[in-house]
Amino acid sequence: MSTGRKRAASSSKEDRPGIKRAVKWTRQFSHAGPRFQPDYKPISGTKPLFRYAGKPLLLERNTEEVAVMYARYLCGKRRTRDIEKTLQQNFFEDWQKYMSSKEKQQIKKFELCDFSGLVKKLQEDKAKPLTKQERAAQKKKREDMMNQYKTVIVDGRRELISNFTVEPPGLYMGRGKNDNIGRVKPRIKPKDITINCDDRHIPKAPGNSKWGAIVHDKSVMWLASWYDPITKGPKYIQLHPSSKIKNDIEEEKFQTVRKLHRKILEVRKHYEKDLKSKKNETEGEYATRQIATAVYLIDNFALRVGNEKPEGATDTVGCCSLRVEHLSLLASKNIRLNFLGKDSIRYEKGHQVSNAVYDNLQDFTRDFDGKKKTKKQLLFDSIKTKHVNDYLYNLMKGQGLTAKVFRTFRATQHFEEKLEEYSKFHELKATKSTPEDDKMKMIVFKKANLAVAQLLNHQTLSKPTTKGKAIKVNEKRIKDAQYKLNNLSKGTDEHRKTTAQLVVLKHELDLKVEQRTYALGTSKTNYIDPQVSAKWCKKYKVDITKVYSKVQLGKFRWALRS
DNA sequence: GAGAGGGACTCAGAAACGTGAGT
DNA sequence: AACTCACGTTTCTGAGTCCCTCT
Repeated sequence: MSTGRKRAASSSKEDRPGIKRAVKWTRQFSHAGPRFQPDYKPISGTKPLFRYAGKPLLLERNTEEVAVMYARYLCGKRRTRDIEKTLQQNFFEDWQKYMSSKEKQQIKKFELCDFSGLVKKLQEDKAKPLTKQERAAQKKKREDMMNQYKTVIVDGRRELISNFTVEPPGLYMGRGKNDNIGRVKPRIKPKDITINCDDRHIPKAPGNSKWGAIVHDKSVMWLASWYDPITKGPKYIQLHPSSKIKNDIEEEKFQTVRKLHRKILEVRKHYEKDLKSKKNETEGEYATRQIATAVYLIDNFALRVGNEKPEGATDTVGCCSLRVEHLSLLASKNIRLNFLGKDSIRYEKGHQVSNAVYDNLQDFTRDFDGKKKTKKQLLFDSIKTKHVNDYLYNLMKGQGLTAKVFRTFRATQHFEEKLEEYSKFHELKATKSTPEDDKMKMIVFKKANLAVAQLLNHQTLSKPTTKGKAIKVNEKRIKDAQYKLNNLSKGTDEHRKTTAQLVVLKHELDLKVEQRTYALGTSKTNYIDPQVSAKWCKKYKVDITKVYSKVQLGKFRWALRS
């Protein structure tokens, strides 16, 4: 279905410098192509697991495959009832497309379908423990398969691929309240794939199949792509973050941040000037005032720019798509923002703003003609995100300043400040340390990381109960240490050691409690300049491998080679 | 030259996975 | 010594940003 899909011809036009638009590879781009999902293995046998209107019904292979997708959903975490209604409708509509004409005649109503037999079977299979040998064999098979697919040679350099397997068929779930929930994602086959490689190394399609298309596009870094009919967009097989190209781009990202850092006072002076309204303001000047106000919010509160979204998409917003209903104007130049952001994560925070910004926001609850807007109308009704980025482009010509750079800039700056503050507060030693000192250093790093996650509003909605348990364990340890301390005489080494342990335990507990609703990973992987971490690690004699995982070390190779 | 549409990339939380400490 | 369980890491794929082309 994606075969012959229109692709924009690559252009060598380079009016804006940077690696992003440059050629990504020149001579060699050779790889094995994507790995495909194994064929579906029916689970029913001769005895039907599915029932319709109370009667057992043996489903045909394709029909059962899709029924199992729904059964799998039933095995896991369920969505709320209002969303589940859409899920069931979409699923049933798509499921019918997979049924034989006979089945279509028989299975007419979702309400009469009974998936419990399939659910039970799935749960039983999952509970079956594997023997040691079976597990080892499985691992070996997996490793062999990975070795076959996991690398690509880019101009003579062997690089890792991040996702070399096409997505398995299944139900589209999405996040938040979305219209596509429960739709069936089809099985991706070789004929759906566009391969991108050099013209001397074309991977062989599996079996007798043929690729949908083969291109040799040097201006992109994807290895294969296919069309996703649900999101109506392309999906890609991409290079690993540890690859040279991705490393270069990552380095460039933080170079741009540093450029902004050097120019930030100038940039702020510029947009602060544009915040002021003029007498007999023209529509153009009014739009500029909206742009400046949006940039103020992006700079000060690290908001996303908030592009327009297609009709029917999940109702989430960013700065430019804020509506009147998302803003409360409070006393003493305080405002409150309350909206669903990316991934339907709620942003609900109060901020103090400058006089000019407060007045502008108040102004923007009315349109240019002074007519009061409804709750559902856009706050920044005269501008688009493109205008914000054009404005920023002109502030730092040719240096790659866009709205998202502010988020990275603010995150890194916040991290650096908090790291410094906590290091001083906890009197970290730059010398060889005791185990307690080492633990304290990790706490300081994590606390600074947490502060960034809070700034960027990286929340976790799922709070595993285990976290509550861990907190209880920690509390008990504190109690034990306290008890031990009470029975020790002051001035002894043991007393000193236990005191230090107690301090660490208390800080660990604080961190655990605060960390419960925040995910630290995204800010560490995407927003904090690794050079800042590296510098701190060096100063306090902390092994960098203690703060970054293997994948992160690969991604940040550009910053960590000393 | 503006706006629609779409393409390619980064960023996102949840789920799956692997590991290592405690028993 | 084996087992269990909580935790950190990796994988997965959805959801953004921003750019380019076309009209």
